[in-house]
Amino acid sequence: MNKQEGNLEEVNVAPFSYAISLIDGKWKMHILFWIWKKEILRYSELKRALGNVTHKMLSTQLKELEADNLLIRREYPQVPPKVEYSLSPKGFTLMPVLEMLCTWGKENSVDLDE
Amino acid sequence: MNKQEGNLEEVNVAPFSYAISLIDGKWKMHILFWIWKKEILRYSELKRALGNVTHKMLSTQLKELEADNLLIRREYPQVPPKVEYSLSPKGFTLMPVLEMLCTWGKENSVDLDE
DNA sequence: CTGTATCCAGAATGATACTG
DNA sequence: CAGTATCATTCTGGATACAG
Repeated sequence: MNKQEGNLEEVNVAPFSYAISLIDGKWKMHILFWIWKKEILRYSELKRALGNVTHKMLSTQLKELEADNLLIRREYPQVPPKVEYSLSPKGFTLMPVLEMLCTWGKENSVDLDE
Repeated sequence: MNKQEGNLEEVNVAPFSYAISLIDGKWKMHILFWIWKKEILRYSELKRALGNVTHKMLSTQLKELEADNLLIRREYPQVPPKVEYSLSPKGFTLMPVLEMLCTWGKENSVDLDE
């Protein structure tokens, strides 16, 4: 409670930082967005949807999202292989945040110079 | 409406991408978070609050946030200089999203392995 | 105090080839 | 089809010096 704290209550950034750490990869929110919209996407469909993401980046980001339990990866044991990605329950609970961000973007990209 | 679109309606990512582009800097959300919590912060207070951000990074990110009209920079013409940062109206409208993300973080950082 | 400019190390990213 | 590995390149971020 030193001077620099002033009259302000303690601010707990940890949960906020945790949340950010899960989604701040360059493509993570985009990946989540598309899987949310399409429900289930194969690797190649996802790559096409994202457009200019590279093979390596998509693989890396998908692995991290899966490790963070935001995505579910389902692999079909067949040749050629088929892999589908969908939202995990945890990932699903994050979607309202993305939706809100999307709504905010809609409302604020129309009047960019306000 | 070609085959690869399937039965899915068109998805408009532009506003979403716009929103992401404004906040995906490494420190931007943290900066916004602190200014939101403290209402007004001087440069040096912000630097202390963020902890391990470097001088250069903070300057850069602040300039971008100001250019994107999310922050207001108020400079007092005195020596030594004094600069205060606060949320712009536009920045303020983004706070519900940050709050939601923060809430999500709280709920999901307690049961990491669920 | 609040910045900007420069230089540099390390991380992020991309192109490509290879594997199951 | 869905990935992994390797290497080259680009970009981010940090240390430091300097300026108003």
